Amino acid sequence: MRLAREGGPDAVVLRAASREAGVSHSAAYRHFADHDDLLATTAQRCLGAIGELMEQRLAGVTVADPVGTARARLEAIGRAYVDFAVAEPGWFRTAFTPVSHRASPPGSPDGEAGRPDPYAMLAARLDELVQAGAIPPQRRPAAEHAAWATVHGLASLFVDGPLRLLAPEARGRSVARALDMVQRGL
Amino acid sequence: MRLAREGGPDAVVLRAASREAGVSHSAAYRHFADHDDLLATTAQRCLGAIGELMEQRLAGVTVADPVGTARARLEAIGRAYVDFAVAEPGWFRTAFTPVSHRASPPGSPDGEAGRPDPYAMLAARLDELVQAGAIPPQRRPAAEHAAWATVHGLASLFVDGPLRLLAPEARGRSVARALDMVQRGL
DNA sequence: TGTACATCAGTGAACGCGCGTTCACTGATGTAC
DNA sequence: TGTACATCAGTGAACGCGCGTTCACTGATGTAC
Repeated sequence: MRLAREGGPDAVVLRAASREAGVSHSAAYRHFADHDDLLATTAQRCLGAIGELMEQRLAGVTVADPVGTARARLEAIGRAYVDFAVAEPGWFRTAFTPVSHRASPPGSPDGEAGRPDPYAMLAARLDELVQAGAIPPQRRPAAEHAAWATVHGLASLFVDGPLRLLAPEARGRSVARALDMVQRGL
Repeated sequence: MRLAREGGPDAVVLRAASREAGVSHSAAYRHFADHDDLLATTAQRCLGAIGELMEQRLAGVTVADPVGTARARLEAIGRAYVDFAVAEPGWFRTAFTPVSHRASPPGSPDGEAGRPDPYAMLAARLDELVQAGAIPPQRRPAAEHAAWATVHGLASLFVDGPLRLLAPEARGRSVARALDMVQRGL
């Protein structure tokens, strides 16, 4: 995680991880099947970290009328997603590194269950919006892809893309505008 | 470009490029200051390639009433962007690789001008929508970030992200839905 | 018209780096009888 | 209670790989006088 945080997915390598752990490089093979396994595990964890921030922010939303609450909660997780990417670009980029993940670690029971899944959280928010009457049911399908894309794109452009150098205030305005667009557009 | 196409930004290395050109590896330094320069130049070209597809698609839009035309043109470039990413994931990923690009190549006059800039093209479409009356002027600011983010996010999720395995038809539906959201939301 | 010189793309050997992966081994801890 | 054995994290040397970068050099082409 330390490697991912500072250098992104490319920095997540077995030798450096062993070094970081103060152990010889071959010891790493007691814990990970190979490099791919290490990377996949790290990516999984980074995704979980995004979900955790989203949950935290969700818990901080003050409840009002059903529609207002549902809207505020969608906005909260969307903002959390972007904030996470800006605060931890290395982790964010690692979370979305495509890996094969064929091999599992020697002993581990693949215990990444129970971690919050950002995608599932978004779907739950959209269901809530439908239930509150803010989105007509017939417009629900594929809505998560559209909403997710906006927020993910914003994050990507801030982290890797040409919006990297945007000042924090301008960034905040763009996020607000984009989330407003999503709410209206859905 | 061949390396980027097949292996993304990580595959764009001086030695492989020289090999591909049928030349010794040190010959590369006659054309690029260093590895970073090669990568920056390649990224620039990939971005240009996105712009080119957008221009092609733009030219194919049949003109109707002002609002309908402006809408169709925005949709055309958005779809081009996503289509490009899906068709050429290596190029797409390379286009958005952050590089320092401090050093310029020895001789070249940095002749990447004249290539279509996707961001500028998007801004032009939004201006057109305002002029046609489809978007109120006071909602114009920061609109390109929101629109761009949606399309860029969609592309990223299709290329690198969890939507990688989506079938073409489902992908098409998601694109349509997202572009609809953008049009309504703006 | 001829000659000395400059330019410049490409060569091939070399250096050092960090990586993934394998292998025979050690040493501590737990476990069966 | 004692002993033989299994388990398992960690060790250190080794192999091979591809990379970036430098350096003195070659050989063809153009250019100034």
